[in-house]
Amino acid sequence: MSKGKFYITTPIYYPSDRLHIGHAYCTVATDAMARYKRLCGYDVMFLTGTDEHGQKIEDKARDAGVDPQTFVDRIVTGPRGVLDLWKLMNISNDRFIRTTDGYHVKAIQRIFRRMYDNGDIYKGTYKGKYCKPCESFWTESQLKDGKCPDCGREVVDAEEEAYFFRLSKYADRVRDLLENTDFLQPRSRVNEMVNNFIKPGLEDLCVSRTSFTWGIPVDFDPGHVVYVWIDALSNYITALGFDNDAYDDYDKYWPADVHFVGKEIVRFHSIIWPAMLMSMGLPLPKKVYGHGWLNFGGEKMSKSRGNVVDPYILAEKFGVDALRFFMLRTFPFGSDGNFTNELLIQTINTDLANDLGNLVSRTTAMVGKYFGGKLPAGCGNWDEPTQADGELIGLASGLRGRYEAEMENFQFQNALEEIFKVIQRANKYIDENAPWALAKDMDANGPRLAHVLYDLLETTRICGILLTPFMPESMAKLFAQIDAPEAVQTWDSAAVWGALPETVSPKKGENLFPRIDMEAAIRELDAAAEAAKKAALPAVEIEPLAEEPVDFDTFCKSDFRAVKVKACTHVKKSEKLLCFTLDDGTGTDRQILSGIAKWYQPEQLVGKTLVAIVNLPPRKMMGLASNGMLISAVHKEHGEEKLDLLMVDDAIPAGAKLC
RNA sequence: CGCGGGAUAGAGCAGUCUGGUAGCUCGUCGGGCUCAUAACCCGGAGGUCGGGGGUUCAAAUCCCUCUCCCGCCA
Repeated sequence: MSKGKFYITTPIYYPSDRLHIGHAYCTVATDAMARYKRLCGYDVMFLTGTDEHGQKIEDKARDAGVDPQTFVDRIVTGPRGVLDLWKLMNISNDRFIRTTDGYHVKAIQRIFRRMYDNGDIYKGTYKGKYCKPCESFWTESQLKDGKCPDCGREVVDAEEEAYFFRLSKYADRVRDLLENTDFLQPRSRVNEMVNNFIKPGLEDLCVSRTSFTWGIPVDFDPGHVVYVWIDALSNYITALGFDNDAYDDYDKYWPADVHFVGKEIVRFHSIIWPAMLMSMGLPLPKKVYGHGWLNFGGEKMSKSRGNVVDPYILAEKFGVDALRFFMLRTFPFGSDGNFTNELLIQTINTDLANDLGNLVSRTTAMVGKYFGGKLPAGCGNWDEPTQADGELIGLASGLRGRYEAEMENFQFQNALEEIFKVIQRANKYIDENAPWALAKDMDANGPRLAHVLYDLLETTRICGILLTPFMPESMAKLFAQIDAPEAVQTWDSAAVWGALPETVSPKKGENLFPRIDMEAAIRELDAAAEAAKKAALPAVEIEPLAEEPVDFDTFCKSDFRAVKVKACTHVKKSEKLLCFTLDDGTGTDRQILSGIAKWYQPEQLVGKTLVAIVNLPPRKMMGLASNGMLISAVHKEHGEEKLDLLMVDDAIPAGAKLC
């Protein structure tokens, strides 16, 4: 029965922060592929997980005041964490690996020792420049303007004892693999790898660190922890039970049929990973596919730009299936895509609501309206097919083949395009046959009308099957509405026209994909983005301390006094200014204007004891004289200015000098 | 000369590998229909495929060159 095994993986994501739409994109693509292969009859193993070690997480945990394990646990298993996100997105992974899992840790230690024992890992000294945020070592020549060539930030000198992997030894074999096989796809990424990394010469790779501790210890050399690559890349085999007892299906599933990875980590999957496997004498994965990135509004998504798209918000707002569909329908998988909210909503409205949802809706409604919800026997056969019949049936019957060809090349966009061509043809078919006209004379046209509706149901059934990997929940609803039994929801039946029993009882149900009000939705999303941006700003932000010293004499010239508020009023026509009448102890009232109306009501300040500098030159504002300045404490909260007047004990007499 | 990607109708994109009537979605204009989620169907307008040069009977597609944009991501 089974066509064999299919092992597919996502990268393991780095849980130093919440995941964004880019991670969801890769995972949804992998999920669609896994579901597609299951549908075809493969025994699928779909693995995803998290890469939880490294300095960055160690640092972030320290900043958060927790130990690293607690920190990653929060992001991975906590509310709205990684696991929750995949649950929400309906990800059908068979296994989830965390590099902090005990079995993985032990396996990595064994793998490290294997490579040490066979001479491919050796101890040396690492001298170089280290970029902390990137966790990258660079040679002097790699630096750009003396800074990290990746992120442009400062690097520091670093030298330490470290273990190295003899990557150089495998350079020729890896180059051959890239250039002369279809191991790395899309093909355009091959030149990138060869030109950038192999031609300049592959250097041995530093695979242990002593400068931080949050990692897997090298068991035969305390003080060293395994540095990211061996730890992270090996997940693809440790999760199958390689060098550990937690699982036992390495022999069954390895080598992987494809690793889906983002283009930023193609290098590691197409050079380092094969070299590691070569070193261990293990089979190589069949393919690595480097997909593109989702940009937002034409720019790369980044925390600092504040344009990171949260998949949680979108999925909750528009539906998981709509979001899954959009990502794979709109962007060619191998290239970068430009995500915009407008495009998302437009795609949902056009494809899902207008074309597909509406097709199901009008078809099922007509079966109800004209035949009381049940088509007559014989509706599947038609002796004299019209040209329209032939076109629709031909298109729908051949759909599975065209779809399969695209799916096998990971061209989700094209596979979906094929489906929607058929859906559009079906909508046209309704127009051509004008069922409402046929229904006017049921005696004469009843059989013909029944046939037309049957053809439409058949078309939606076939499209529904092929859309299931992309939108599992919605297609289940679709099958319920057209009353398709499970036996005709299969891959095999997708290639058979007429599989749907004639006697089904379709029922018009809820709209599968409600239309979205573009303007209102955009407004809400913008507001949500604004709020998120604000929340992402530091809770409390203070002005940096002044670097320039002030000499003591200058400071002493400033005359600060305790003053008591005798009266306080709004300055007419001014939004900001309050006018204070103050007792400064001299017996003569002092008037000071202060731009703090935003934070205080005048009446609440009367009687308070404040602090003012009284020997500033007088200044006129809004026509009123201000003789000095009231002292306030200022800071920012979530980007918003906050101000508190300095108030001192009321027991302090007016005019008391501050020094 | 660092590397890579891109420049195609008002907008967003496909087509470029494997030269041969320039296509899709949205928008726009006009028409049709009323089963349906103000949805669906048909038709029109709108492009010298970034500029220049070359190869060819023929170039968006191959070659050279220039300009501009984007990215270089643990």
